[in-house]
Amino acid sequence: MKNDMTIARLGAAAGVGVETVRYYQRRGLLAVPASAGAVRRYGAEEVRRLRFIRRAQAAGFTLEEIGELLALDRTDDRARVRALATERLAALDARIAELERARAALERLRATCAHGRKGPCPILEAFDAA
Amino acid sequence: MKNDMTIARLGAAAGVGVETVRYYQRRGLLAVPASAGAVRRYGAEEVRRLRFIRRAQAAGFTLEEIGELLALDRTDDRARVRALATERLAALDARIAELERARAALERLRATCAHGRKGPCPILEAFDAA
DNA sequence: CTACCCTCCGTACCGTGGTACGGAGTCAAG
DNA sequence: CTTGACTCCGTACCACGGTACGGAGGGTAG
Repeated sequence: MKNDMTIARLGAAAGVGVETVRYYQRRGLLAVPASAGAVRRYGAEEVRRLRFIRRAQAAGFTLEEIGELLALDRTDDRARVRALATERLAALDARIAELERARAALERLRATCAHGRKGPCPILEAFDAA
Repeated sequence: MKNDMTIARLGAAAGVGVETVRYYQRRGLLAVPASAGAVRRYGAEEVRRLRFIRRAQAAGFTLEEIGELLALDRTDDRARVRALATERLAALDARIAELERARAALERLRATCAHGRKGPCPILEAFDAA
């Protein structure tokens, strides 16, 4: 495998900055490769891990949970993986439902304030049923 | 109107603690009523505002944006309200879509790890298409 | 071979949204 | 009229997820 990227290229490949990569290394989410020379080099494996971290974050996992997921990836503990996934699915469903309610409130607000260009529109009321 | 609640009751009515109410007052989101005596009293209007703050937060507005919404509630600037609502709707839709993608990834993960109780299941792969 | 940008590393700081602490004052029940 | 819970207010601190700074050394294009 060709480990040929510098830290800046690694970050760019996953859409994050150098400082963020280093932060993840400090958090133990990303290994710090042995330096061949004084500058460390990274390869495709690190890009995958870094992308995974960002996607898992989007799914609502905290960095600590992501650390656990990355550790589990090398173990046999399927039950634990299922538990984490199930828990996060429930949280995700609750959050999606909440956002849908908020969305409805915003649509109400927009509809109420749609007509004319003058006069107050009841912002607080738009959320009353949320 | 009977302004008869203490700050703790006000908070309880909206599901937040005393310290949070005071924090919102400091941020200018909630007025600090003139004290009749040395203990300030709150009424239904404050409960409405407080509930609104929490719902708007759930919709993804920051406290600063919520401050603006509360200020707009007393003005005629419908265009600004529409702009804020539209912007937030777009952000909300994007976020909901993102959570749906994450949801699919989690379902894949759960399905992949569903069978048996031994052997690693590919956590990183489950998110590859996210 | 010399600019010039990049890396390395530690440490400090940031924004957001709270939460905790502590001492003095207040108020209502018993 | 005391006791115990609650209020007021300032200030300090917290978690989370980064972001910035700065100096010494590395790597590379011209």
